Amino acid sequence: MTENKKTLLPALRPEVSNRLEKAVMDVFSHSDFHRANIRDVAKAAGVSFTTIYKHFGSKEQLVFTYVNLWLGRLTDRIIDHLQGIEDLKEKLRKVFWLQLDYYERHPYLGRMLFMTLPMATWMADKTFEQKKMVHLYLEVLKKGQEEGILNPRVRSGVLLDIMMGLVQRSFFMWVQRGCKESLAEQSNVLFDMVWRAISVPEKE
Amino acid sequence: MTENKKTLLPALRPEVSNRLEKAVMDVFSHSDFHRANIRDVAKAAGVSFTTIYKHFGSKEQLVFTYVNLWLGRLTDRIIDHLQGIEDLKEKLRKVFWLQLDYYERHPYLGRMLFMTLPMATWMADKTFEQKKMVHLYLEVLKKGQEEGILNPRVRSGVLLDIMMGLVQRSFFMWVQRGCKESLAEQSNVLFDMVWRAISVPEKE
Amino acid sequence: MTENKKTLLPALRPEVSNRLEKAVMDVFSHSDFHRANIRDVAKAAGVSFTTIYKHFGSKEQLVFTYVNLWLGRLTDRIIDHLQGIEDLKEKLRKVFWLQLDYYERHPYLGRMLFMTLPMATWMADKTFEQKKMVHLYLEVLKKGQEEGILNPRVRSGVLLDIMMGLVQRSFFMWVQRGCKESLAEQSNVLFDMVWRAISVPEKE
Amino acid sequence: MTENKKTLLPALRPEVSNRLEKAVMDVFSHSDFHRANIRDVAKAAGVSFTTIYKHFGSKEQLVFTYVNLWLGRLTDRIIDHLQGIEDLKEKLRKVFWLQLDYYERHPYLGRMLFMTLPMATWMADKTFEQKKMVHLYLEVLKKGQEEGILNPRVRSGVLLDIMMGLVQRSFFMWVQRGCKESLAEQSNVLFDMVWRAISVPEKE
DNA sequence: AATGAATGAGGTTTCATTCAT
DNA sequence: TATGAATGAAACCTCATTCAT
Repeated sequence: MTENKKTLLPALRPEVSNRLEKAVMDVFSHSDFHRANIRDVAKAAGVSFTTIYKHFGSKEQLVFTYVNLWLGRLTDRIIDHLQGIEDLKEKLRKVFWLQLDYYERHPYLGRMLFMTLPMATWMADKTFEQKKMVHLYLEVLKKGQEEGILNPRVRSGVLLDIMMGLVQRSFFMWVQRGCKESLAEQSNVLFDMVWRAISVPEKE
Repeated sequence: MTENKKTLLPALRPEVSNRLEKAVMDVFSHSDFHRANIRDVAKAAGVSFTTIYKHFGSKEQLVFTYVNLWLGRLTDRIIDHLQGIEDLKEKLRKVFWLQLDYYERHPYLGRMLFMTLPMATWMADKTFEQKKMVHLYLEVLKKGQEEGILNPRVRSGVLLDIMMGLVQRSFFMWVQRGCKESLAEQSNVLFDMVWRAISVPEKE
Repeated sequence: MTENKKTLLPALRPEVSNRLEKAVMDVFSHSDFHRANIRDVAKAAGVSFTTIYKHFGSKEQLVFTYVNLWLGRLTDRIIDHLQGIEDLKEKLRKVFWLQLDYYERHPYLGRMLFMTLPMATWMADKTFEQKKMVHLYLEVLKKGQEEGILNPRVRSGVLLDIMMGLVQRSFFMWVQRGCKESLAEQSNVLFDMVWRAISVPEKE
Repeated sequence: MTENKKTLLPALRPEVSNRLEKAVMDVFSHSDFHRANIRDVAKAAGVSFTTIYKHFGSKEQLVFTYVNLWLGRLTDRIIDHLQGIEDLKEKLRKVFWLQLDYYERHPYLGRMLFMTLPMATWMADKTFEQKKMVHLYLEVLKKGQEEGILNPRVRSGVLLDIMMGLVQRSFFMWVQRGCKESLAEQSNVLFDMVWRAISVPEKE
C-alpha cells in the first residue's frame, strides 16, 4: 500500500495530502465533474493551485488519483474482513455488505464513482484498484462455480455483474431518495436475492 | 407522444433536428461530457451554435433533451411489445431483452446514459421519460408481488433495481470488453438469474 | 493605409481599437515589457482579455501591432511633409525634425520602440513599417550621394545610422533627464552636426 | 576595482562565478529578457537557482550585475588605452574604436545592453559603470570645447550622444545584417564623420 | 551555504454562454 | 431567425520568487 501510495501520490506532505483529500471529496462529490473547479479545491485545501498541477497534471488525474486511493482502502478492508470466513455464501454476503456499508459511510466515493467520474477517460486510463478488487471477486466466484455451488453456465463475470450492478443501482437510488434509510441495513435482504440469482438452484 | 415531443424539441426544421440528433449522438457518446464541445456538434450538424442555444439553452439541456427523446422511443417500443403478453415472467423477460437489444443497437444512448451524462444535474432536473418507464415497470412488478409471484418482502423498487442494475452493468462491461459478443443474445441467461432473484421461491 | 490597417488589426470596432490603443500606450510604455501585463491592458481598455488574444495571439503581437501602427503614422506624416521640398538638406532637416517632434509628442512610442520592445523577437518578426521608413530615407540619401552632396565613401546605410542613432540616443537621454527641455527645439542644432557628418566637406 | 568587484559580485567561488558569467552571456544574449529563464542559467552554470537568488536577488539584478561587470572591463580597457595619447582627436578616435572593437569581440554584451536589457528598470536602478564611462568621456569632451576644438554651442552631452548613438546603431545594424563584415574595421570611416559633426568647422 | 518544493502571477487556450446585428 | 463576435471562466503551463530543510 505504501508502495502504491508513493506511485499514486508523489511526495506531498501527508498533512497537505489530507487536506487535499478532503477538498477533493467535497468539491467533486457535490457537483458534476465539469462544474467542479480546481481553484476551489486548491482554496479549500489551502494548497496552491500550481502545486496541484505539478503533482497531478490535470483535473481528471486529481480525481482519479483520489478515487483510486479510496477504492484501494475499500479493497484493503475487504481483504481484511474476508480472513477466517470459509463459507462461500458468507464470504459473498460479507463482501456485499462491506460495499454497501463503505459507500454509505463514504457517500462522496459512491457519488464520484457512480455519478461524476468522467467514465470514458477513467476506463481508458486507470482501473488499477478496481482491477484488483475485481480479481479478488472473480477468484472467489470461479471457485464457487467449480465447487458446483454457483451457476456454472455463465462467465464468472456475469455473477459479479449482478452483485456490482445491484450495489451501484442501490447506492444511486439511495442518493436519489435522499439517503434516508440505511443502505447497509438492507444488505441481507438484497444479498438473499443476489444469492438466489447466482447460486445453483437446490435440485435441478 | 407527439404532444410530448413538441415540448421536448422546440420548432426546429425536422431536417435540422435530424442532423442535430446525429451530431449529438456522435459527439457526446464518444467523449466525456466536459470534453465534448458544442461547436463540434454545431459544425457536425451544420447549424450555428447560437441556434442550438436558442433552442436548448445549455449544453446540458441539449444532451438531456435528446437522451429523453431516445429513452422515450425505448419506452414506446416497450409499451408496444408488451401488448398481448399476459404472463408476468414473459413480460419481464421481454422488457429485459428490449433494453439490452435497444442499447446494443443504439450504443450511443447507453454510453451517454451510463457513462457521460452529468448525473447530478440530470437527476435534479429531468427524469421525465425515465420516470415514465419506471412507472411502467413498477406497476407490473407490484402486480406480481400482489399475485404472490414476486418476492413481496421488498419494495418493488428493489426488484427493479436488480433488473436495471444488471442492464446497466452488463452494458458497461460489454463496452469495456469492446462490444464483441451480442448483448441481446445473453438476455435469456441473464434474465433467468434475475428471475430467480425476484420471484418467490418455489415452495416456501 | 486603410488597407494596411486591415491587415494589422482585424475587425475590431474602431471605438474598441481606440481604447485598446490607449491602454497599450499606457501600460507598455510605463514599464518593461515583462512587467506589463495583458490583464491590465484589457481592464484599462474595457475589452475582454479573450478578445485581445483572439485578435493578437500574444503579448508580443499586441505590442508589435500597435508600434507598427504608430510607426506607420509617423511614416505617413513624413511622406506628407516632404512634399514640395526640393533641397536635399532641407528634406533631411525636415525628416530629422519630424522624428524628434513625433517622439516628443508621442513619448510612449519612443519609450516602447527604444526601451521596452523585446528586440530579438521584434527584429525577427516584423519590421514592416520600419522597413518602409528606412527605404524612404535610403532613397533620398543615395540620391544625395549620387549628386555629390553626401559622403559617397560609405554605404548609404551608414549615413542613416548617424541620423537614427542620434534620434534614438537623444530621445533616450531626454527621457533619462526627465523630459524637461523640448526635444524638437534642439532639432536644428543637432541636425547641423549631423549634416556636417554626412555631407561632403566643402572643399576636399 | 577589486573593491568594486566585491560589491558587485558577492562571495561566489570564482569558479562558480565564471560558469555563471558564461551562462548569463549565453542565455540572456540569445533571447529577449522575458523569454530567458533563470533555471536555464542555473542549469548551464551548474548552480542551483536558489543560490543565484541568494546572491543576486532577482533576475534583473543578475543581468545588471554582469552587464556592469562587463562595462567595467570596457571602461578599464579604455582608461588603459588612453594613457599616453595627448591629441584630443586621437583620444576620441581611440575611444570610438575601443567600443566597436569591444562589442564586436563581446557581442553578447552589445546584445544585452542594446537589445534585451529591461531599460526602464535598468535606468532607474543602476548605471554605475555607465556613469563612470560617461564621466570619462564628458571630461574629455568638455576640455575639447574649452580649447575651441569641439563645437562649444551644445551641451557636451550632445557631442557624446552623437558618438554613442552611432556606436549603438552601428552595432544593432551589424547584428541585424548577420555580423558579417568587421565592425571595428569601419571605425575610422565612421569616426571621421563623427569628428566632422562634433569638431569646430575649420574656418568659421 | 545549497537545495528542491511550494507559491503566485500571469501567459496561453479553450469553451460555454451572451450580445448585437 | 440565424449568425459571428465578444465575454468570462477556468484549464493549462511556465516562471520568478520564496520557504523550509
